[in-house]
Amino acid sequence: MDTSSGGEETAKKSSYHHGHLREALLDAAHLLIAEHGPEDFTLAEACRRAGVSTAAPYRHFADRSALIDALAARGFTQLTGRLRTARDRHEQGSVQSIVSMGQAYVAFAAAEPALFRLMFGRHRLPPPTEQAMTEGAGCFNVLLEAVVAWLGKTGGTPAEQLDIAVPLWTIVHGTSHLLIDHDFDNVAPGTDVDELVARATEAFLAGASAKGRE
Amino acid sequence: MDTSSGGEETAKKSSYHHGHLREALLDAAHLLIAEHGPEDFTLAEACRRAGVSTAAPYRHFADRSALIDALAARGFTQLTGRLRTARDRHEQGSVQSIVSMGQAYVAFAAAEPALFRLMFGRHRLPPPTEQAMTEGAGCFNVLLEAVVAWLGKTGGTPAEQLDIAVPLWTIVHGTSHLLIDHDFDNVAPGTDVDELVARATEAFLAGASAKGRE
DNA sequence: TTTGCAATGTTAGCAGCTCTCACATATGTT
DNA sequence: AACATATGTGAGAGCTGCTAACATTGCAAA
Repeated sequence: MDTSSGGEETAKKSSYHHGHLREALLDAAHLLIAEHGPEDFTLAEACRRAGVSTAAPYRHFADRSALIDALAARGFTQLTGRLRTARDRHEQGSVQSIVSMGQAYVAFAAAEPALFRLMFGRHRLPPPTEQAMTEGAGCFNVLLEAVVAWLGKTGGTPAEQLDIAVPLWTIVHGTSHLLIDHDFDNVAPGTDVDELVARATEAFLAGASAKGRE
Repeated sequence: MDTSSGGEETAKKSSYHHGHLREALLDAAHLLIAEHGPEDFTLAEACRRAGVSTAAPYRHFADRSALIDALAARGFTQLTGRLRTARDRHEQGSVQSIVSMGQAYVAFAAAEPALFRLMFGRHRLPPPTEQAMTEGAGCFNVLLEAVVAWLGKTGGTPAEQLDIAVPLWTIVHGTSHLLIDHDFDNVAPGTDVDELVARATEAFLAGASAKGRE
C-alpha cells in the first residue's frame, strides 16, 4: 500500500496490467448478481465490465465459484459489522438489543438479496473455503454474545445459550428468505418485517424465559 | 426394403415418439438436481437420461426454467399433502398438531434439499407460473387452518391469525434453510431439528398467548 | 543500469450448454 | 386413405467456462 502520496486517482497507466483487477472483478460481480440474480451471473460479463479478457480472472481465482466464494466472504464481514452496530444501539443484555440485531439481519438480506443467497446458499461439499466458514461463525457469535448478556450474570450453560440463540437465528433467517423470495406477497402482503421480527423475538424470549423459571 | 415388422428384438414401441416424455423429463430433472444441486442442472443431461435429443424438451416446456417451475409446482403439492397428514396425527387445535406440521416441513426440506431450494428460491420477476403460486399459498393455508383451530372457538381476526402463523412459518422455514445449507454444522453441530422446532414453536406460542391475555 | 524472473494480461480454441429452425415421423380425425 | 397436428431429430448459432501458449510489465538481484 502506498502511504500518502498525492495521487488518489488510480491512473491506469499501462492499460495492459489492470492493477486492481481482483477487486474490480469482485465489484463487477457484485453489481451483476444484484441485477440479474446469482444464478445467471456470468464471468464473461464481469470481464466485459472490468474491461479485460475472459481469461484474465483465472490469474486471481481458481474458477468461477472461487470468485463467488470470495464475494460471500466479503458479505459475511459486512453483515457481522452491521450486527455489531445494531447490538450496540441499545443497552447490553436488553431484549431491544437482540431485536435490533434481528432487524439488521433482515435489513441486510433485503438490501442485498442476491448476496444473501450467495452467502447461505453454498451447498457445496468442500467446506466453503475456511475463510467464509469462520466469517459465518463470527457472525453467529455476535448473536451468541448478546444472548449471554441477556441471560444475565450467570450467562447460562453453553447448551442453554444455544437453546436461545439458535431459534432466534431461525426466525430472522426464515424471515429474510421469505422476504427476499417474495413469499409473503401471496399470503401476507404488506408484512412489516421489522415489526414481525420484534413480535416474534419478544414472544419467543418471553415463552422461553417463562419455561426456564418453571 | 421392408422397413418394419418382425425384428427379433422386441421392438420397444416406436422408438421415435417417446410417449411420456414430459413426465420422464421431470423425473430425470428431479434426480439430477438431487444429485448435483439445482445450480448446475443441465437440460442436456436430462435429455440424455430420457434418451431423446436436446431439442425435444421444447415441445413440452417453453425453456429450461419452465421445466424447473413445473418441478417446483410438483414439490408444493407434495409438501402440502405431508403437512395435512402431519397435522391430522394429533388433536385438532393442539400445540402438538402445529409442532408436528413444522417438523414435517423441515423433514421435507431435509429429504429433498434441492427441490426445497427450487420451490422457494424462485426470485423471478414473472410470478412463478400462477400454478406454483397457488400451490404455495395452499401450503400456507394448511398452517393457517391449524392456527385458527388453536386460537379456539372465536378463531381470532385474520390479522391475529397471521400474527401467529407467519412467525411460525419463519421458524420452520429458517430451520429448513439453515439445515440444508449446513449452517448448523459450524456453529451448533449435532442439532436435533425436531426438538429445535418443538421448543421454538412451544415457546413462541406460550409467549404469544401470554401477551394476548394481558 | 541491466538482466532475468514472476506476475498478470491477451488471443485462440475446445467442449458443453441453451435454444431455434427446417425437416421427419407418429397419431388421430374425417 | 388423406390430411392436420403433435412430437421427435439434426444441424447450427451464439453463448459460456476454462486451458494453453504467448505478450507485456514490474521488481529485484546482478
